[in-house]
Amino acid sequence: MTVRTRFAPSPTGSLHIGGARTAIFNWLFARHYGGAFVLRIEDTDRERSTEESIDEIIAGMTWLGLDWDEGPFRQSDRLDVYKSLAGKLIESGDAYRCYVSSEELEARRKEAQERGEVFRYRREWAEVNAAPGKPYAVRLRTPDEGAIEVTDLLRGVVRFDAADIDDFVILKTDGFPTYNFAVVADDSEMNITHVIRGDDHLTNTPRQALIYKALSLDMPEMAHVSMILGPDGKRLSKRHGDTSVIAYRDQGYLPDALVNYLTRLGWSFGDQEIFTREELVGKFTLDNVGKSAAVFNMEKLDWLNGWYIRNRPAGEIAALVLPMLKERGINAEPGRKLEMIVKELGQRAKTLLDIVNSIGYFYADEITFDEKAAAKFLTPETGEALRDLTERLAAGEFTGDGLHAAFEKIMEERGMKMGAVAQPVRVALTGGTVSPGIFEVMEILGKEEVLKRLGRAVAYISEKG
RNA sequence: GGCCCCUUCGUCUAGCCUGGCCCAGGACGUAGCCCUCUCAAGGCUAAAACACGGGUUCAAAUCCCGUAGGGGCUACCA
Repeated sequence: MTVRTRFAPSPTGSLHIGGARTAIFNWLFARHYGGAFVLRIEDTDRERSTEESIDEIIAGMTWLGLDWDEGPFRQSDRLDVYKSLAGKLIESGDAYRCYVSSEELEARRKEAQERGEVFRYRREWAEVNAAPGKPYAVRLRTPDEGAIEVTDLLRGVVRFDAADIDDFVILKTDGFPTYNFAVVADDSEMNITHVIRGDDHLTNTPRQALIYKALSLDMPEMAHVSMILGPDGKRLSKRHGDTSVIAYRDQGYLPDALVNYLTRLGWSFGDQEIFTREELVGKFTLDNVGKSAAVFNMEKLDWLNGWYIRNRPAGEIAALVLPMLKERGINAEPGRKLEMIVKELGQRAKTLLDIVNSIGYFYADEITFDEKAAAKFLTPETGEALRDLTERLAAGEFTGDGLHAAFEKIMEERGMKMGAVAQPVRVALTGGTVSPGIFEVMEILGKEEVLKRLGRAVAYISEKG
Protein backbone atom coordinates (compact mmCIF):
# COMPACT_ATOMS: atom_id res chain seq x y z
CA MET A 1 0.00 0.00 0.00
CA THR A 2 1.40 3.38 -0.90
CA VAL A 3 1.76 6.00 1.77
CA ARG A 4 -0.79 8.81 1.87
CA THR A 5 -0.57 11.71 4.29
CA ARG A 6 -2.52 14.90 4.63
CA PHE A 7 -2.33 18.33 6.09
CA ALA A 8 -5.70 19.47 7.37
CA PRO A 9 -5.66 23.03 8.68
CA SER A 10 -8.71 24.92 9.79
CA PRO A 11 -8.96 28.25 7.99
CA THR A 12 -9.27 30.43 11.06
CA GLY A 13 -6.10 32.38 10.39
CA SER A 14 -3.05 32.24 8.20
CA LEU A 15 -0.59 29.37 8.16
CA HIS A 16 1.39 29.66 11.36
CA ILE A 17 4.69 28.19 12.47
CA GLY A 18 3.18 25.22 14.28
CA GLY A 19 0.90 24.30 11.41
CA ALA A 20 3.76 24.70 8.98
CA ARG A 21 5.87 22.21 10.90
CA THR A 22 3.04 19.69 10.84
CA ALA A 23 2.63 20.27 7.11
CA ILE A 24 6.37 19.83 6.57
CA PHE A 25 6.46 16.54 8.47
CA ASN A 26 3.55 15.17 6.47
CA TRP A 27 5.03 16.41 3.22
CA LEU A 28 8.46 14.96 3.97
CA PHE A 29 6.97 11.66 5.04
CA ALA A 30 4.95 11.34 1.84
CA ARG A 31 7.86 12.38 -0.35
CA HIS A 32 10.28 10.08 1.46
CA TYR A 33 8.13 7.05 0.78
CA GLY A 34 7.09 8.17 -2.67
CA GLY A 35 3.52 8.55 -1.53
CA ALA A 36 0.86 11.21 -1.90
CA PHE A 37 0.29 14.35 0.10
CA VAL A 38 -3.25 15.65 0.39
CA LEU A 39 -4.37 19.14 1.39
CA ARG A 40 -7.71 19.36 3.12
CA ILE A 41 -9.35 22.45 4.50
CA GLU A 42 -11.30 21.77 7.68
CA ASP A 43 -13.81 24.55 7.52
CA THR A 44 -16.58 23.08 9.63
CA ASP A 45 -16.53 25.95 12.08
CA ARG A 46 -18.82 28.35 10.30
CA GLU A 47 -18.20 31.14 12.78
CA ARG A 48 -14.46 31.30 12.44
CA SER A 49 -13.60 30.00 8.98
CA THR A 50 -12.81 32.59 6.32
CA GLU A 51 -11.98 32.57 2.62
CA GLU A 52 -9.10 34.90 3.32
CA SER A 53 -7.53 32.35 5.64
CA ILE A 54 -7.73 29.69 2.96
CA ASP A 55 -5.88 31.93 0.54
CA GLU A 56 -3.26 32.72 3.15
CA ILE A 57 -2.71 29.09 4.01
CA ILE A 58 -2.26 28.22 0.36
CA ALA A 59 0.11 31.14 -0.10
CA GLY A 60 2.13 29.93 2.87
CA MET A 61 2.30 26.36 1.60
CA THR A 62 3.30 27.52 -1.84
CA TRP A 63 6.01 29.80 -0.52
CA LEU A 64 7.45 26.99 1.59
CA GLY A 65 7.47 24.77 -1.47
CA LEU A 66 5.13 22.18 0.03
CA ASP A 67 3.27 20.98 -3.02
CA TRP A 68 0.27 18.74 -2.61
CA ASP A 69 -0.90 15.99 -4.92
CA GLU A 70 -4.61 16.19 -4.20
CA GLY A 71 -6.92 18.92 -3.03
CA PRO A 72 -7.42 21.35 -1.57
CA PHE A 73 -10.58 19.57 -0.51
CA ARG A 74 -13.04 21.40 1.62
CA GLN A 75 -15.18 19.78 4.23
CA SER A 76 -17.94 22.28 3.61
CA ASP A 77 -18.28 20.76 0.13
CA ARG A 78 -18.87 17.34 1.60
CA LEU A 79 -21.73 17.92 4.01
CA ASP A 80 -23.93 15.28 2.40
CA VAL A 81 -21.21 12.70 2.98
CA TYR A 82 -21.19 13.36 6.72
CA LYS A 83 -24.94 13.57 6.87
CA SER A 84 -25.47 10.21 5.24
CA LEU A 85 -22.76 8.63 7.35
CA ALA A 86 -24.41 10.00 10.48
CA GLY A 87 -27.73 8.67 9.21
CA LYS A 88 -26.21 5.25 8.87
CA LEU A 89 -25.01 5.37 12.43
CA ILE A 90 -28.42 6.42 13.68
CA GLU A 91 -29.95 3.52 11.82
CA SER A 92 -27.52 1.03 13.28
CA GLY A 93 -28.12 2.46 16.73
CA ASP A 94 -24.53 3.61 17.13
CA ALA A 95 -25.68 7.22 17.20
CA TYR A 96 -28.83 9.06 18.18
CA ARG A 97 -30.56 12.39 17.88
CA CYS A 98 -30.14 14.76 20.78
CA TYR A 99 -32.57 17.63 21.25
CA VAL A 100 -30.80 19.30 24.14
CA SER A 101 -29.73 22.75 23.05
CA SER A 102 -26.21 23.96 23.60
CA GLU A 103 -27.58 26.76 25.80
CA GLU A 104 -29.22 24.21 28.01
CA LEU A 105 -26.05 22.18 28.20
CA GLU A 106 -24.05 25.26 29.00
CA ALA A 107 -26.39 26.02 31.91
CA ARG A 108 -26.11 22.50 33.26
CA ARG A 109 -22.38 22.57 32.89
CA LYS A 110 -22.18 25.76 34.89
CA GLU A 111 -24.46 24.38 37.55
CA ALA A 112 -22.36 21.27 37.96
CA GLN A 113 -19.24 23.35 38.18
CA GLU A 114 -20.70 25.54 40.90
CA ARG A 115 -21.51 22.47 42.91
CA GLY A 116 -17.93 21.39 42.43
CA GLU A 117 -18.94 18.38 40.38
CA VAL A 118 -17.55 17.10 37.11
CA PHE A 119 -20.00 17.72 34.32
CA ARG A 120 -21.18 14.63 32.52
CA TYR A 121 -23.57 14.48 29.65
CA ARG A 122 -26.48 12.15 30.38
CA ARG A 123 -27.93 10.06 27.59
CA GLU A 124 -31.41 10.34 29.16
CA TRP A 125 -31.52 14.05 28.34
CA ALA A 126 -31.45 13.41 24.62
CA GLU A 127 -35.19 13.07 24.08
CA VAL A 128 -36.22 15.87 26.43
CA ASN A 129 -38.23 18.44 24.46
CA ALA A 130 -38.12 16.26 21.38
CA ALA A 131 -40.64 17.45 18.86
CA PRO A 132 -41.08 16.99 15.14
CA GLY A 133 -39.13 19.60 13.24
CA LYS A 134 -37.16 20.68 16.24
CA PRO A 135 -33.42 21.02 15.54
CA TYR A 136 -31.22 18.29 16.91
CA ALA A 137 -27.60 17.27 17.05
CA VAL A 138 -26.38 13.74 16.49
CA ARG A 139 -24.36 12.07 19.21
CA LEU A 140 -22.33 8.90 19.14
CA ARG A 141 -23.38 6.21 21.59
CA THR A 142 -20.14 5.50 23.39
CA PRO A 143 -19.37 2.59 25.70
CA ASP A 144 -19.85 3.27 29.42
CA GLU A 145 -16.91 1.20 30.50
CA GLY A 146 -13.85 -0.59 29.28
CA ALA A 147 -10.54 0.56 27.89
CA ILE A 148 -9.83 2.16 24.56
CA GLU A 149 -6.33 1.56 23.29
CA VAL A 150 -4.69 3.67 20.69
CA THR A 151 -1.34 2.90 19.12
CA ASP A 152 0.79 5.93 18.45
CA LEU A 153 3.86 5.51 16.27
CA LEU A 154 5.90 7.78 18.53
CA ARG A 155 4.51 6.95 21.95
CA GLY A 156 3.40 3.35 21.76
CA VAL A 157 0.10 2.14 23.13
CA VAL A 158 -1.89 4.73 25.03
CA ARG A 159 -4.84 3.62 27.13
CA PHE A 160 -7.96 5.61 27.84
CA ASP A 161 -10.92 4.82 30.04
CA ALA A 162 -14.19 4.69 28.10
CA ALA A 163 -16.00 6.02 31.15
CA ASP A 164 -14.23 9.34 30.67
CA ILE A 165 -15.70 9.83 27.23
CA ASP A 166 -19.19 11.28 26.88
CA ASP A 167 -21.60 10.65 24.07
CA PHE A 168 -20.05 13.39 22.01
CA VAL A 169 -21.64 15.27 19.14
CA ILE A 170 -20.75 14.14 15.64
CA LEU A 171 -23.21 16.25 13.68
CA LYS A 172 -24.05 19.75 14.85
CA THR A 173 -27.49 21.31 14.78
CA ASP A 174 -26.49 23.27 11.69
CA GLY A 175 -25.80 20.04 9.83
CA PHE A 176 -22.06 20.48 9.93
CA PRO A 177 -19.94 17.63 11.28
CA THR A 178 -17.74 18.13 14.30
CA TYR A 179 -14.01 17.84 13.94
CA ASN A 180 -13.74 14.28 15.22
CA PHE A 181 -16.40 13.02 12.87
CA ALA A 182 -15.25 14.83 9.74
CA VAL A 183 -11.67 13.73 10.30
CA VAL A 184 -12.62 10.10 10.43
CA ALA A 185 -14.95 10.29 7.47
CA ASP A 186 -12.38 12.08 5.35
CA ASP A 187 -9.25 10.25 6.40
CA SER A 188 -10.87 6.95 5.60
CA GLU A 189 -12.45 8.06 2.35
CA MET A 190 -9.23 9.70 1.20
CA ASN A 191 -7.35 6.54 2.11
CA ILE A 192 -4.96 8.32 4.41
CA THR A 193 -2.45 5.77 5.70
CA HIS A 194 -0.55 7.93 8.19
CA VAL A 195 -1.90 10.74 10.28
CA ILE A 196 0.86 12.99 11.55
CA ARG A 197 -0.53 15.80 13.65
CA GLY A 198 -0.06 17.85 16.79
CA ASP A 199 0.10 16.44 20.26
CA ASP A 200 -3.06 18.34 21.12
CA HIS A 201 -5.02 15.74 19.17
CA LEU A 202 -3.77 12.74 21.10
CA THR A 203 -6.67 12.78 23.55
CA ASN A 204 -9.11 13.09 20.65
CA THR A 205 -7.85 9.89 19.18
CA PRO A 206 -9.91 7.51 21.35
CA ARG A 207 -13.04 9.37 20.25
CA GLN A 208 -12.04 8.88 16.67
CA ALA A 209 -11.25 5.25 17.37
CA LEU A 210 -14.82 4.85 18.54
CA ILE A 211 -16.13 6.35 15.31
CA TYR A 212 -13.93 4.09 13.21
CA LYS A 213 -15.26 1.14 15.12
CA ALA A 214 -18.91 2.17 14.73
CA LEU A 215 -18.31 2.60 11.01
CA SER A 216 -16.39 -0.71 10.81
CA LEU A 217 -13.39 1.10 9.36
CA ASP A 218 -9.70 0.64 10.02
CA MET A 219 -7.87 3.46 11.69
CA PRO A 220 -4.78 4.82 9.90
CA GLU A 221 -1.40 4.81 11.63
CA MET A 222 -1.18 7.68 14.08
CA ALA A 223 1.79 9.83 15.06
CA HIS A 224 1.37 12.72 17.47
CA VAL A 225 4.19 15.22 17.31
CA SER A 226 4.81 17.50 20.24
CA MET A 227 3.94 21.13 20.04
CA ILE A 228 6.11 24.15 19.47
CA LEU A 229 6.37 26.43 22.47
CA GLY A 230 7.14 30.11 22.83
CA PRO A 231 10.15 31.35 24.82
CA ASP A 232 7.97 31.32 27.95
CA GLY A 233 7.27 27.61 27.59
CA LYS A 234 3.65 28.18 26.62
CA ARG A 235 2.17 26.92 23.39
CA LEU A 236 3.35 29.16 20.56
CA SER A 237 0.68 31.70 19.66
CA LYS A 238 0.10 35.27 18.55
CA ARG A 239 1.01 36.32 22.06
CA HIS A 240 4.58 35.58 21.03
CA GLY A 241 4.47 38.01 18.11
CA ASP A 242 3.54 37.40 14.52
CA THR A 243 3.88 33.67 13.99
CA SER A 244 2.45 33.54 10.50
CA VAL A 245 4.68 32.02 7.88
CA ILE A 246 4.01 34.90 5.52
CA ALA A 247 5.40 37.31 8.09
CA TYR A 248 8.68 35.42 7.94
CA ARG A 249 8.72 35.76 4.20
CA ASP A 250 8.18 39.50 4.50
CA GLN A 251 10.97 39.78 7.03
CA GLY A 252 13.40 38.25 4.60
CA TYR A 253 13.68 34.63 5.61
CA LEU A 254 14.29 32.04 2.92
CA PRO A 255 11.78 29.21 2.64
CA ASP A 256 14.54 26.60 2.64
CA ALA A 257 15.96 28.03 5.83
CA LEU A 258 12.59 28.02 7.56
CA VAL A 259 11.87 24.49 6.41
CA ASN A 260 15.31 23.36 7.56
CA TYR A 261 14.85 25.02 10.94
CA LEU A 262 11.32 23.79 11.51
CA THR A 263 12.23 20.24 10.54
CA ARG A 264 15.07 20.20 13.03
CA LEU A 265 12.58 21.25 15.68
CA GLY A 266 11.56 17.80 16.80
CA TRP A 267 13.50 15.80 14.25
CA SER A 268 17.22 15.16 14.08
CA PHE A 269 19.76 13.23 12.11
CA GLY A 270 22.83 12.78 14.29
CA ASP A 271 24.79 16.01 14.55
CA GLN A 272 23.77 17.41 11.19
CA GLU A 273 22.19 20.86 11.25
CA ILE A 274 21.97 21.86 7.62
CA PHE A 275 20.07 19.84 5.07
CA THR A 276 19.14 20.42 1.48
CA ARG A 277 15.55 19.74 0.55
CA GLU A 278 16.65 16.49 -1.09
CA GLU A 279 18.55 15.38 2.00
CA LEU A 280 15.52 16.07 4.13
CA VAL A 281 13.32 13.98 1.89
CA GLY A 282 15.92 11.23 1.80
CA LYS A 283 16.55 11.13 5.53
CA PHE A 284 13.22 11.95 7.11
CA THR A 285 11.50 9.11 8.91
CA LEU A 286 9.42 8.96 12.06
CA ASP A 287 12.23 7.07 13.81
CA ASN A 288 14.14 10.25 14.42
CA VAL A 289 11.24 12.36 15.57
CA GLY A 290 11.45 13.24 19.25
CA LYS A 291 8.54 13.37 21.62
CA SER A 292 9.16 16.36 23.82
CA ALA A 293 7.96 19.87 23.09
CA ALA A 294 10.36 22.32 21.50
CA VAL A 295 10.85 26.03 22.10
CA PHE A 296 10.97 28.19 19.01
CA ASN A 297 14.34 29.92 19.03
CA MET A 298 14.68 32.96 16.81
CA GLU A 299 18.46 33.27 17.20
CA LYS A 300 19.05 29.87 15.71
CA LEU A 301 16.67 30.56 12.85
CA ASP A 302 18.59 33.78 12.20
CA TRP A 303 21.86 31.90 12.11
CA LEU A 304 20.48 29.31 9.72
CA ASN A 305 18.91 31.93 7.50
CA GLY A 306 22.22 33.80 7.40
CA TRP A 307 23.95 30.60 6.40
CA TYR A 308 21.51 30.10 3.55
CA ILE A 309 21.96 33.66 2.37
CA ARG A 310 25.73 33.26 2.37
CA ASN A 311 25.72 29.95 0.58
CA ARG A 312 23.17 30.60 -2.09
CA PRO A 313 24.24 31.96 -5.50
CA ALA A 314 24.30 35.75 -5.35
CA GLY A 315 22.05 35.92 -8.38
CA GLU A 316 19.34 34.04 -6.57
CA ILE A 317 19.50 36.30 -3.54
CA ALA A 318 19.60 39.37 -5.75
CA ALA A 319 16.41 38.29 -7.46
CA LEU A 320 14.69 38.07 -4.07
CA VAL A 321 16.06 41.38 -2.86
CA LEU A 322 15.22 43.34 -5.99
CA PRO A 323 11.44 43.58 -5.47
CA MET A 324 12.01 44.54 -1.83
CA LEU A 325 14.22 47.40 -3.00
CA LYS A 326 11.67 48.59 -5.54
CA GLU A 327 9.07 48.59 -2.81
CA ARG A 328 11.24 50.98 -0.86
CA GLY A 329 11.84 53.22 -3.81
CA ILE A 330 15.46 52.20 -4.30
CA ASN A 331 16.19 52.24 -7.97
CA ALA A 332 18.26 49.08 -8.38
CA GLU A 333 18.53 46.97 -11.50
CA PRO A 334 19.24 43.31 -11.93
CA GLY A 335 22.79 42.62 -12.99
CA ARG A 336 26.39 42.46 -11.92
CA LYS A 337 26.37 45.46 -9.61
CA LEU A 338 23.45 44.19 -7.55
CA GLU A 339 24.94 40.72 -7.39
CA MET A 340 28.26 42.03 -6.15
CA ILE A 341 26.49 44.08 -3.51
CA VAL A 342 24.37 41.15 -2.43
CA LYS A 343 27.44 38.94 -2.22
CA GLU A 344 29.13 41.41 0.12
CA LEU A 345 26.17 42.48 2.23
CA GLY A 346 24.85 38.93 2.36
CA GLN A 347 28.03 37.99 4.14
CA ARG A 348 26.85 40.19 6.99
CA ALA A 349 23.11 39.57 6.91
CA LYS A 350 20.77 37.35 8.85
CA THR A 351 17.78 38.23 6.71
CA LEU A 352 17.15 39.72 3.30
CA LEU A 353 15.82 42.73 5.14
CA ASP A 354 19.28 43.26 6.63
CA ILE A 355 20.61 43.58 3.09
CA VAL A 356 17.87 45.96 2.08
CA ASN A 357 18.41 48.10 5.15
CA SER A 358 22.14 48.47 4.65
CA ILE A 359 22.23 48.92 0.90
CA GLY A 360 21.34 52.61 0.81
CA TYR A 361 24.74 54.19 0.12
CA PHE A 362 25.31 52.03 -2.93
CA TYR A 363 22.37 53.66 -4.69
CA ALA A 364 22.22 57.12 -3.12
CA ASP A 365 22.94 60.04 -5.42
CA GLU A 366 24.43 61.88 -2.53
CA ILE A 367 25.30 60.12 0.70
CA THR A 368 24.98 61.77 4.08
CA PHE A 369 27.83 61.50 6.53
CA ASP A 370 27.13 60.02 9.89
CA GLU A 371 27.91 62.84 12.30
CA LYS A 372 30.10 60.95 14.70
CA ALA A 373 31.91 59.14 11.91
CA ALA A 374 32.62 62.38 10.08
CA ALA A 375 33.83 64.09 13.23
CA LYS A 376 36.27 61.32 13.90
CA PHE A 377 37.54 60.48 10.43
CA LEU A 378 36.96 63.45 8.15
CA THR A 379 39.62 65.69 9.65
CA PRO A 380 42.16 68.07 8.10
CA GLU A 381 44.89 65.44 8.51
CA THR A 382 42.94 62.72 6.71
CA GLY A 383 41.78 65.28 4.21
CA GLU A 384 45.25 65.45 2.75
CA ALA A 385 45.46 61.73 2.42
CA LEU A 386 42.06 61.68 0.76
CA ARG A 387 43.05 64.36 -1.71
CA ASP A 388 46.25 62.48 -2.43
CA LEU A 389 44.31 59.26 -2.97
CA THR A 390 41.85 60.99 -5.24
CA GLU A 391 44.65 62.14 -7.49
CA ARG A 392 46.31 58.77 -7.63
CA LEU A 393 43.08 56.97 -8.37
CA ALA A 394 42.19 59.46 -11.06
CA ALA A 395 45.53 58.92 -12.73
CA GLY A 396 45.91 55.17 -12.27
CA GLU A 397 44.18 52.02 -13.38
CA PHE A 398 40.96 51.43 -11.46
CA THR A 399 41.54 47.72 -10.92
CA GLY A 400 42.11 45.53 -7.91
CA ASP A 401 45.89 45.80 -8.19
CA GLY A 402 45.80 49.49 -8.98
CA LEU A 403 43.65 50.26 -5.97
CA HIS A 404 45.86 48.33 -3.63
CA ALA A 405 48.94 50.03 -5.06
CA ALA A 406 47.44 53.47 -4.47
CA PHE A 407 46.73 52.66 -0.85
CA GLU A 408 50.21 51.17 -0.34
CA LYS A 409 51.82 54.27 -1.71
CA ILE A 410 49.91 56.56 0.61
CA MET A 411 50.59 54.43 3.64
CA GLU A 412 54.24 54.37 2.80
CA GLU A 413 54.66 58.07 2.08
CA ARG A 414 52.65 59.29 5.01
CA GLY A 415 53.59 56.62 7.48
CA MET A 416 49.95 55.67 7.94
CA LYS A 417 48.54 52.29 8.75
CA MET A 418 45.89 50.62 6.69
CA GLY A 419 43.18 51.38 9.18
CA ALA A 420 44.08 55.03 9.29
CA VAL A 421 43.56 55.30 5.55
CA ALA A 422 40.68 52.92 5.11
CA GLN A 423 38.34 54.33 7.71
CA PRO A 424 38.28 57.89 6.36
CA VAL A 425 37.80 56.47 2.87
CA ARG A 426 34.98 54.32 4.17
CA VAL A 427 33.24 57.31 5.68
CA ALA A 428 33.78 59.26 2.47
CA LEU A 429 32.29 56.49 0.34
CA THR A 430 29.54 55.11 2.54
CA GLY A 431 28.88 57.81 5.08
CA GLY A 432 29.51 55.46 7.99
CA THR A 433 32.12 53.29 9.65
CA VAL A 434 30.65 49.91 8.79
CA SER A 435 30.69 48.39 5.33
CA PRO A 436 32.12 45.56 3.27
CA GLY A 437 35.85 45.61 2.52
CA ILE A 438 36.92 49.00 1.21
CA PHE A 439 38.29 47.64 -2.07
CA GLU A 440 35.09 45.78 -2.74
CA VAL A 441 33.10 48.92 -2.07
CA MET A 442 35.24 50.89 -4.50
CA GLU A 443 34.96 48.25 -7.15
CA ILE A 444 31.19 48.18 -6.85
CA LEU A 445 30.85 51.95 -6.87
CA GLY A 446 33.14 52.37 -9.88
CA LYS A 447 35.78 54.92 -10.64
CA GLU A 448 33.53 57.84 -11.41
CA GLU A 449 31.40 57.53 -8.31
CA VAL A 450 34.40 56.92 -6.04
CA LEU A 451 36.16 60.04 -7.28
CA LYS A 452 32.97 62.05 -6.91
CA ARG A 453 32.46 60.91 -3.33
CA LEU A 454 36.09 61.39 -2.36
CA GLY A 455 35.91 64.88 -3.81
CA ARG A 456 32.84 65.66 -1.78
CA ALA A 457 34.52 64.47 1.39
CA VAL A 458 37.57 66.62 0.72
CA ALA A 459 35.34 69.61 0.11
CA TYR A 460 33.41 68.85 3.27
CA ILE A 461 36.63 68.87 5.27
CA SER A 462 37.90 72.16 3.94
CA GLU A 463 34.51 73.79 4.48
CA LYS A 464 34.44 72.60 8.02
CA GLY A 465 38.03 73.53 8.73
C1' G B 1 -10.56 18.84 39.46
C1' G B 2 -10.29 14.26 36.09
C1' C B 3 -7.67 11.99 32.07
C1' C B 4 -3.45 11.86 28.59
C1' C B 5 1.51 13.18 27.03
C1' C B 6 6.38 15.07 28.08
C1' U B 7 11.16 16.01 31.21
C1' U B 8 19.70 15.69 28.84
C1' C B 9 23.62 22.58 28.77
C1' G B 10 19.60 29.25 28.55
C1' U B 11 17.59 27.01 23.57
C1' C B 12 17.48 22.87 19.54
C1' U B 13 19.34 18.09 20.17
C1' A B 14 22.85 13.08 20.09
C1' G B 15 23.07 9.10 23.44
C1' C B 16 18.11 5.88 26.12
C1' C B 17 14.82 0.60 22.83
C1' U B 18 19.83 -3.36 22.62
C1' G B 19 22.80 -0.79 30.70
C1' G B 20 29.62 -0.23 30.80
C1' C B 21 32.84 3.10 24.83
C1' C B 22 29.39 9.27 28.59
C1' C B 23 33.24 12.56 34.99
C1' A B 24 27.54 13.02 28.52
C1' G B 25 28.78 14.66 22.01
C1' G B 26 27.13 18.49 18.29
C1' A B 27 24.57 23.19 17.09
C1' C B 28 22.53 28.27 18.33
C1' G B 29 23.47 31.90 21.84
C1' U B 30 27.24 33.83 25.48
C1' A B 31 32.66 34.89 26.81
C1' G B 32 37.87 34.99 25.35
C1' C B 33 41.66 34.50 21.64
C1' C B 34 43.25 34.33 16.37
C1' C B 35 42.48 36.47 11.50
C1' U B 36 41.66 41.65 10.07
C1' C B 37 40.84 48.28 6.65
C1' U B 38 35.41 48.66 9.95
C1' C B 39 31.44 45.20 10.58
C1' A B 40 30.56 40.43 9.60
C1' A B 41 32.10 35.62 8.10
C1' G B 42 35.74 31.92 9.39
C1' G B 43 39.16 29.25 12.93
C1' C B 44 40.40 27.90 18.04
C1' U B 45 39.18 27.77 23.31
C1' A B 46 35.88 28.23 27.58
C1' A B 47 31.63 28.28 30.84
C1' A B 48 27.04 25.52 30.51
C1' A B 49 22.72 19.73 31.24
C1' C B 50 21.25 13.72 32.50
C1' A B 51 14.24 17.46 37.08
C1' C B 52 14.18 15.09 42.13
C1' G B 53 13.89 10.66 45.37
C1' G B 54 14.00 5.54 45.86
C1' G B 55 15.12 0.81 43.85
C1' U B 56 17.39 -3.29 40.32
C1' U B 57 22.64 -4.22 38.97
C1' C B 58 29.52 -5.41 39.75
C1' A B 59 27.89 -1.01 36.76
C1' A B 60 22.20 3.55 35.09
C1' A B 61 21.39 9.49 31.40
C1' U B 62 20.08 4.53 29.81
C1' C B 63 15.68 -0.56 33.28
C1' C B 64 11.55 -0.23 37.38
C1' C B 65 8.58 2.66 41.03
C1' G B 66 7.24 7.24 43.12
C1' U B 67 7.33 12.67 43.43
C1' A B 68 7.64 17.37 41.25
C1' G B 69 7.30 20.56 37.09
C1' G B 70 5.50 21.68 32.17
C1' G B 71 2.08 20.99 28.18
C1' G B 72 -2.55 19.15 26.18
C1' C B 73 -7.63 17.46 26.33
C1' U B 74 -12.05 17.64 29.11
C1' A B 75 -17.00 22.30 23.40
C1' C B 76 -22.82 21.51 18.80
C1' C B 77 -13.47 24.83 18.16
C1' A B 78 -10.18 22.38 15.22
